[in-house]
Amino acid sequence: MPELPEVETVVRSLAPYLPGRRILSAEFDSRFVTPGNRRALAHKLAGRTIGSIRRRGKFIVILLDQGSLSVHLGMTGKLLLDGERTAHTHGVFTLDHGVLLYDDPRQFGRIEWNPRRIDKLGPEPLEIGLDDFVKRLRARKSRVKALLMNQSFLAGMGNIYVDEALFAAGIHPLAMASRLSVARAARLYQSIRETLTLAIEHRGSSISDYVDASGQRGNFQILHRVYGREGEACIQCAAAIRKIVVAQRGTHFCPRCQREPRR
DNA sequence: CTTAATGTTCCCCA
DNA sequence: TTGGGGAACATTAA
Repeated sequence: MPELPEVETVVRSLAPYLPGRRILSAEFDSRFVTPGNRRALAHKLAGRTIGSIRRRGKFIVILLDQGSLSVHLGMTGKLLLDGERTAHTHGVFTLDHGVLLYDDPRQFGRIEWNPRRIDKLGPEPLEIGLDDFVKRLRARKSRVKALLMNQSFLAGMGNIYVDEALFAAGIHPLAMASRLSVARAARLYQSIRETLTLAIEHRGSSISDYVDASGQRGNFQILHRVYGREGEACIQCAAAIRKIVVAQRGTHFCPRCQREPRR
C-alpha cells in the first residue's frame, strides 16, 4: 500500500498525537515483521517517550528519548491509532493515551530498532535539486523504470508513482536512463515532483486497503492516468493503455505518448 | 486452481 | 562494480 505519498499521509495523521506520548508497553507476534528478539524489542520500547515522527523514503521514523524506531509498511502494512485488533495485528503499542496498532496481512513490513537500512537510501525526490537529479539519472545504465524504483537511487517512489510520473513526462518505462536528453531528464524531474505533490494533497492512493492512521482512505487513485488502466483510453490521446512487466512489476504506459526507445 | 497485488532482499550470471 | 532476472517471503482476492 505504501509509497512516499501514503507514508507521508500516515506520518501527518500521526504527528498531532504521538510526540510527547509515553509507550507503556509493546507486544509483537510476527517473526517476519519483527525479526530477531521480539521480547527484547518490546523491553527496549517500554517506558520510552516519543519525541517526533517523520518520513524518510518509505520509512516511518519515530524518534524516542533513547533510540529510535522505524516502521516500513511493506505492501499491506497499516499503522492505526485506536483501531480494532484483527487476525493480522502484529504489533501493539500501548501508550499513556491511546493504542497504536500495526496491522499487516502479508507481513512484508518491518518494525526495527535503530534501523541501518535507512542509511543506504538515496535522496528524497522532493528535496533533491534539478541539476543533481539530472546528473545522477544520466550516469546510470539502467531502464528508467527500474532505476526510479531503486531506493538507493531515489527514496520513496514505488510501482504506482513511477508509472504515473513516467506518463506525465512522456518517457517509456524501458528507456535507458543514460540515453535521456537533459531536457527529458529535467521534464521527468518536474513530473516526479508534481505527481508526488498532487498525490500527497489527495492523501495518497487507496487501491485495495490503504488507509492512514485514523482509518481514512486516500483519493488519488481516481486521478491515476495509467496505473490500473490497462486497455482503457489514454486521457491524452485515446490510445489503449498497455501493461507489460518490467523489473518483475506490472508496468502501465501509453504506447503513443511514451514512445518505445529505439535500440 | 492460477495469477497478481502499493515491497525488499538475496542469489546467480553477464 | 553494475545491472538484469528469478525466487522468496505470506495472504487475499479475482
